[in-house]
Amino acid sequence: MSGNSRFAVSVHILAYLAYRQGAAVPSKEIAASVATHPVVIRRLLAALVQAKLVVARKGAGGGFALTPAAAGCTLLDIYRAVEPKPVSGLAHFAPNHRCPVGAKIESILQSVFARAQSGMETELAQVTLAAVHAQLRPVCPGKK
Amino acid sequence: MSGNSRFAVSVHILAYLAYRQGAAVPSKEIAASVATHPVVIRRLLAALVQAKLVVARKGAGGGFALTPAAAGCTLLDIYRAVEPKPVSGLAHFAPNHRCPVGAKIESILQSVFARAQSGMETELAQVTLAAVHAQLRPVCPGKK
DNA sequence: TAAAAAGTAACAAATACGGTTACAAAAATG
DNA sequence: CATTTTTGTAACCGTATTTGTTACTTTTTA
Repeated sequence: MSGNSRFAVSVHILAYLAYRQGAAVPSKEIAASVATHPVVIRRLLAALVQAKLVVARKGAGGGFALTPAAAGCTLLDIYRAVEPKPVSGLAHFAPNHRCPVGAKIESILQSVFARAQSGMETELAQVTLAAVHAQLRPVCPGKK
Repeated sequence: MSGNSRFAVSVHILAYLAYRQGAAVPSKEIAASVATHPVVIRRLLAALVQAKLVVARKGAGGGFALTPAAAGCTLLDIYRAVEPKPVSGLAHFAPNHRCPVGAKIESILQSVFARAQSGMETELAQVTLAAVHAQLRPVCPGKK
């Protein structure tokens, strides 16, 4: 798996922002929850801003907050925002095309990987950020 | 993604053995089809032998061949044979448990990953090695 | 003007993986 | 019995990826 912690940390970030209910949250505070360096958080947030799940405000009192779009987003949206696109074809796999098997296996495997990926994405699409937030609610202040 | 080429190469290996119809195939020959080093092939075959999908015969005239069990196996069986078990929990993800979000997010993410993995495995379970072999048939000698 | 914070580049350390070499063990063959 | 072939492993190198960190610029607020 390529870096799978990108996705995990991103969900954590967005869950944290949901937990903070729209306040402008600086990367330093998020980093404390994730237990890593603020720059790591800002790197991932750059992708989430590009995907319009988060807005950033610079300067004193600034920070990050969820957009309205993020309220209804699924974990698949998050996955696609932060996970680098699977490069066309398989990594480190270049069989000998002069062998009959080597010549055909690559396209077969591509369709297999497409199926597997699609199975995974179907599951991620069924979990919303709101659902993750709801599982967090018991510890959420200001909600009864 | 951890090494996804382990799985891809393993499917290639087993497809090649199917293509060779039960003959004892040395790792050198398989390596030529995969375009890699024989030791890489033998390393993966060690896992496939352990999973009883392949038998190995040492010595001159030896090599590898599919077991009867391999005839009906699915790509999920191959995946499980060669893909290192997901280490309990997420790699490189150790949130701050003194933060209410950090304390809960890990178990939430674990169930998310379990779902995603299960979606992927469901797809892999629906593709048999025989089906891959069938897609290879047009180039397979000795079959009309 | 000063402080706070994002944005980003650059670099270090750790990790993982593929490829390679080397060698021991086993099995067939003459 | 000696030789050859081949598996089975261990060890190592180079590369790529990822995380963490430092440093600096830009923007915004007070």
